[in-house]
Amino acid sequence: MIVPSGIGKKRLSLLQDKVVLHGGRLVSSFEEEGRLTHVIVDDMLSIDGFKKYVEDEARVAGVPVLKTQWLSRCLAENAIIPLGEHQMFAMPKICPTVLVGTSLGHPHEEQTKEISINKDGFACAHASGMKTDNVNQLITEELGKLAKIYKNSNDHWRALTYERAINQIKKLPKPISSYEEAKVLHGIGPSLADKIWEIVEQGKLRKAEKLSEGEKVRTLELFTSIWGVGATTAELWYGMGLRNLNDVKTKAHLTHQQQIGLKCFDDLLERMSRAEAGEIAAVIRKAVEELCPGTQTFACGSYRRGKSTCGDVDVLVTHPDGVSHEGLFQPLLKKLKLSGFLTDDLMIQEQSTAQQKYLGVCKLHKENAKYRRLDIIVMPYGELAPALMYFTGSAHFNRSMRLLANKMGMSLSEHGLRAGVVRQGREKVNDGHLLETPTEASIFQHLGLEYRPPEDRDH
DNA sequence: ATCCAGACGGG
DNA sequence: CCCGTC
DNA sequence: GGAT
Ligand SMILES: O=c1ccn([C@H]2C[C@H](O)[C@@H](COP(=O)(O)OP(=O)(O)OP(=O)(O)O)O2)c(=O)[nH]1
Ligand SMILES: [Mg+2]
Repeated sequence: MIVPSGIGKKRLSLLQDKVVLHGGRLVSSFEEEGRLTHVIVDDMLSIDGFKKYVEDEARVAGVPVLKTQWLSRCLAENAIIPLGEHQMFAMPKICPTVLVGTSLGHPHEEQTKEISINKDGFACAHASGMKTDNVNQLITEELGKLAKIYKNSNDHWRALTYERAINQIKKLPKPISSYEEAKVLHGIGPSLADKIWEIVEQGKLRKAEKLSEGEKVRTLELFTSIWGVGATTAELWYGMGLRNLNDVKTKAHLTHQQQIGLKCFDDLLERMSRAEAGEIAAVIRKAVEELCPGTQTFACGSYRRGKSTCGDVDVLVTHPDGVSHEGLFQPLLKKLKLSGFLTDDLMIQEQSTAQQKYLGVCKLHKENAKYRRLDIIVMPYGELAPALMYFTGSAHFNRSMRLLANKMGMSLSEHGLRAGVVRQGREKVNDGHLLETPTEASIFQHLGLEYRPPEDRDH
């Protein structure tokens, strides 16, 4: 008998199917007396909840009550394995107080005053897993498919959950082999554990397979891979009956960005080698140096995190004297365009605003060079550290760190770290005051985190 | 029930 | 303002 | 979807 309380609907039916498949017999009511051999319950089911379900304890007298983990393992090994530690409660006994908990040793160095925030739930508090040893690649790939599908259809919170779960799984040193192992992880609930379980058992996700075949999903995927087209526009176009790039070119109203996106469509789908990213950054550095000696440039993004391929090149420009960065942008862009290096603009700073950002497309002067995305930001020297933090990422690392800052009554952006921020819900009521952040390390310090080099911020 | 990062440019 | 992007 |  499987007690359904706390076991997801889907997981329950999967377990039931499996039991039958393996020659087991499901008992669904207490009427079939004397034929009950094992009772399966969710790990978190309390003794009271259990008693309530069976109504009369005598009905299950002497029958072992086991965690779902026991059933999972029996099914995996195709044998009745020893009950041992899988026993939930031998019927006349009492319920163990806590079965799973976050009782791992907390090497906590919290400030003794104020409410301490447990940073274990924040990705920015942990090194990202090694790029080489993702032992759960199958799981992360399958979940990634669904994450992308949800993102493309504007269900971005669901997509966020999937991405967080994937990052969590990537850090694991050992393969996940059961529902229970997955469910314990922060950010993985019944639904995701369910899916992970299916991947482990079946080697794939039927839901992802089914959805990926659909015309809508495939079309949204195509449209959103155009630079400047997001889920909303893709859905709009799909609703208008557009189905391929030719439809889009001839029937849709295209922004300037989307026109460039289409022009460079194939090239921009690719990532470039780390070496090429270095060459592109060097072109900017040389031009900047010629225009204004002493100006500093940093290649950030995935390049600074040490990745072997880069989706684009992210260059941060600043000047140690604190003022020479002003007015540098226009001449720089002019120079790079004149040389034929910059081929198209995607976004240019409306001058006289704080942020100085350029997004565009460039091409090296080589045979068979491809169009590459290029991002340049010019920042005042006083904002160098927070700007480096921001532009180095990863995006998930930034979001995690900013969330932590938020929870601590602070606010982190590329411009600085502020304390004493007061919020009403999401709305800021008081901006608080700027903290001194001379280095990246100082930002970690303010947030009570151990410093992490760029390579370990790859979440 | 509410939050999930915070900022910028294009249109 | 909404959308898309970093 | 998940955590609080
Ligand atoms: O939503 C985002 C996207 C980016 N960034 C920051 C972190 C990121 O590292 C940097 C550069 O963005 P990019 O999109 O280039 O990411 P990347 O980390 O460089 O990866 P890729 O190799 O795909 O370019 O800007 C954010 O803070 N939030
Ligand atoms: Mg990048």
